[in-house]
Amino acid sequence: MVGRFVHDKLEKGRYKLTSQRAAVLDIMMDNRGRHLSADEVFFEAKTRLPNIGIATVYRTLEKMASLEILHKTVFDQGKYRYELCDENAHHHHHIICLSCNSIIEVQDDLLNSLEKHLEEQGYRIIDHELKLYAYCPDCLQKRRDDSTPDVSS
Amino acid sequence: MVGRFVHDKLEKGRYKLTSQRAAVLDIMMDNRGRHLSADEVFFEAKTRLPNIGIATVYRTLEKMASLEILHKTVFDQGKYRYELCDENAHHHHHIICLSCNSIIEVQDDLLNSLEKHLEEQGYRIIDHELKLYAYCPDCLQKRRDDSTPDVSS
DNA sequence: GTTATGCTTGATAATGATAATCACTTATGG
DNA sequence: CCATAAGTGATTATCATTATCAAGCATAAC
Repeated sequence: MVGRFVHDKLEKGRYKLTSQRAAVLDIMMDNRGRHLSADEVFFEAKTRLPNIGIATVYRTLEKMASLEILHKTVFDQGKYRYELCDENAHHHHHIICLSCNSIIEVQDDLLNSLEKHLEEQGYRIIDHELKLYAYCPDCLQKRRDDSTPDVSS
Repeated sequence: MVGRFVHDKLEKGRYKLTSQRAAVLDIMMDNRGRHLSADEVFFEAKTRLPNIGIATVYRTLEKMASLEILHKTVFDQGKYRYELCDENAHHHHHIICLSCNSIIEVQDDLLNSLEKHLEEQGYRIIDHELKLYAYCPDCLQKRRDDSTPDVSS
């Protein structure tokens, strides 16, 4: 079910909530917190609306991003990923695990001091995007397990 | 002139410093601090080596990036940009002006506290990339000038 | 109810950046 | 000098995204 705030944003832009757009939005809401690429959305949309076209998915994602319903980012080479905008938590960062490629969100916003510093130098900071490349706890644990001599053999 | 550290890195990888590779490296060094795309490098390289092919430019940039001589990033949609790695200042961030699209480097590394926080949670942070979207002082000044009523008319 | 207007759609072609292929050249080590 | 491998330029292939276009539906006007 598409939320009220999405409805409002669509209406303000005089856009219709068609079944295709609803399907895409449902998919994004069902995958809250994940970062989907256009073809991943398309694949999932096909199971709900078999006749949907890839162009519609691209158009819908683009439109939702311009309405600030979705957030558009690029994590890997030349490929956009979209996630549902979180109404309250504007500024969040991402940890990209170098081993399993999972993307974890960080809610901490510890950049205020840096931004304040730069504002004093004459910049007006509008937004920021921080990507941390790391190994996540799971992968570190797995690596430790692998390197442990196998007792059973 | 290609620096010594580049030479060393190439030799360690058993790679030859051909005239094409030297040209690309010279271009990157002449544009220290700027962020060039493959076609910008290609265009400039053509003026020095008219016969150089675009494929060689791509291959060279890719190779230099894997040797950590160049740093590969994506600022705008689906297009890589390369800059010379600064030997001392590993971690620097970028301010991308939303008005003039200029890219300014920030040397301050105020992310240590955030990283320490995350390390305590079990992550091993390898690298980070911070992009700040802002209006630079120049553009803010220009905007102020524009909005000032024109006295002469 | 019918017609006109315009947004939306699906299929497909076009684009643009990058990667892969291939035949040819050049360097290097025995 | 020859053998092997690395490097090159031209070209093609690939892949994500965008543009085009005819057709499908709404809603508003008549």
